[in-house]
Amino acid sequence: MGNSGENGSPSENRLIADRREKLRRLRSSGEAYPNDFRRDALAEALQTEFSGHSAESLEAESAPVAVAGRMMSKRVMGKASFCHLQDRSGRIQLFIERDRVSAEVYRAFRTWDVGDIVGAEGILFKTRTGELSVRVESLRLLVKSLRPLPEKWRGIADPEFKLRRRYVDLLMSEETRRVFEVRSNTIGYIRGMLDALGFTEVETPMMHPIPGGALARPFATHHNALDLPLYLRIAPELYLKRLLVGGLDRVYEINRSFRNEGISTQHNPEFTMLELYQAYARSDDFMELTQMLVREAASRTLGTEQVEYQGQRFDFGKPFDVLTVEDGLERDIPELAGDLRNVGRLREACERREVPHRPEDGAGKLQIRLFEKVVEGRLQGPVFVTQFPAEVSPLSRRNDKDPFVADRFELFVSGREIANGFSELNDPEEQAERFRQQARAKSLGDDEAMYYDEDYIRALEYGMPPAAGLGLGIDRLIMLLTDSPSIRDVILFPHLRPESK
RNA sequence: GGGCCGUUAGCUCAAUCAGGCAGAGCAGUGGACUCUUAAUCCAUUGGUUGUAGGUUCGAUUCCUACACGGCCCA
Repeated sequence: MGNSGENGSPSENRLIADRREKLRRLRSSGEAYPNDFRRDALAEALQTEFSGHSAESLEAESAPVAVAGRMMSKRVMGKASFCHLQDRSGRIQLFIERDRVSAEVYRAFRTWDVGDIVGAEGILFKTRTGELSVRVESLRLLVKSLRPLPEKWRGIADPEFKLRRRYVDLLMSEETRRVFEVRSNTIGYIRGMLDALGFTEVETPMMHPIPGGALARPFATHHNALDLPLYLRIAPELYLKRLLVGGLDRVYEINRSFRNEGISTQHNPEFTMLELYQAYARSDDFMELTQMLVREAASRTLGTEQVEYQGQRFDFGKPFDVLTVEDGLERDIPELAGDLRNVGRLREACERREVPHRPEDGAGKLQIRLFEKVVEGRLQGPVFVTQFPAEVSPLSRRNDKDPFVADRFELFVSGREIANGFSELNDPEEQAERFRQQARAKSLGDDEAMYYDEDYIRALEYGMPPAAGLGLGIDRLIMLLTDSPSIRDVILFPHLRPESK
């Protein structure tokens, strides 16, 4: 990527230098960055209201408008010119005649560049080709753009450029604007649905003295005045469940969480998740709730329950499939049939498939290692995977009939986990024991294992109502709904390595 | 962490295979043009070929290392 043209340096390229010279002249003749222009119309609203009007009726209406926006094209034809302004809603064409705006203004306009921000007042009319336009009476340069925009026809090809200069990507790419509009709308719909169901939206700490609620490595930070180590949260779960103890028995948080892991098309160090908790609900209630949320998100955002993702079609309208962890393993690793909880046989299966594992791993941990390696990627879905081993579910309630497993599910679509929910473990003594197991695993070198959280145990000791909880990956859901192959495409400013000089 | 691919003008791309004056379109600059829309026409500026080394009479091209990105694998 070109690095010339940094602020005022001698190596600054000529295009920028030319524009900087134009700015210098603007400064010498008055306010270069005025903020007294007021518009009274947006492009899209004008198109909607007036495009249907005939040229004659527009002449008769003689509707005055004030519009402002970034000049995205410019066509000078002697003593008359056209340009398009782009505002947040869309585009509108300006028609500028020298004899109408004055020779002085017209001469100035000819020096303005594509990318400049302009304000115009005039009368709506239709050109001979029938395009709704503004016959400009007065025209002002509001902001001088010093940097040229990318190629107007082919746009930005370099994916790195799009990510590092998202502001340019947004103003150049309708598709990029659409992705983030879908994102915003989807989150809005989810809020609306949960609010309608009586959930309370809350905010819990993002800096945790003890990071918890997930199996992941945290980012560390430090509070100076208190001389206290703090961690960016890996999940809000343990705080939200403290609120269940406090009697807020339907709560959710659309939260940013942080995990100190590698970066990939599926992972950004900070990501957005929905977590919600409901008292007197169980895992199976939450499978239904999850299905409803995902289905409605698709249908309200896209207008259909059929989601097209990377050339494949996913039907969110029909009831989602259900598959237990052990059924999935048995289907894809037939030699394990009948030995699914046999540590020796599971270890052999790991060895054969080069799945890394640790000597202290129990049957449940080994099952999940195999499941992640062999089964997950094949799950087209939407499918709920259920009955996760309790060993890898330290915050989940055990199944009443089969204590080896927890009442827990994950939703998979296109080989990826979208959501994770379970009946909550509210027995303080069992939770304390599970924390002790996690702490042992951590001392044996598992740096994703959980810490023992004494205050959380104390909260449970006051009594947490029986409950179910859900975490839903917002970024991954938006990827599905916008047909985006990378998580970076749905995060405005994804984490990138620092730009090299 | 490993493998493969990419990085050339502000942007989009050629030239690299087989080492020999680094090009085009858009944008810019000057000019013509009062209904264009990728406006058109004439003229024209613009380059530390990602960085640092090496081989060579000569390197965008071949070799090595590094940086950033992409894809695949772990």
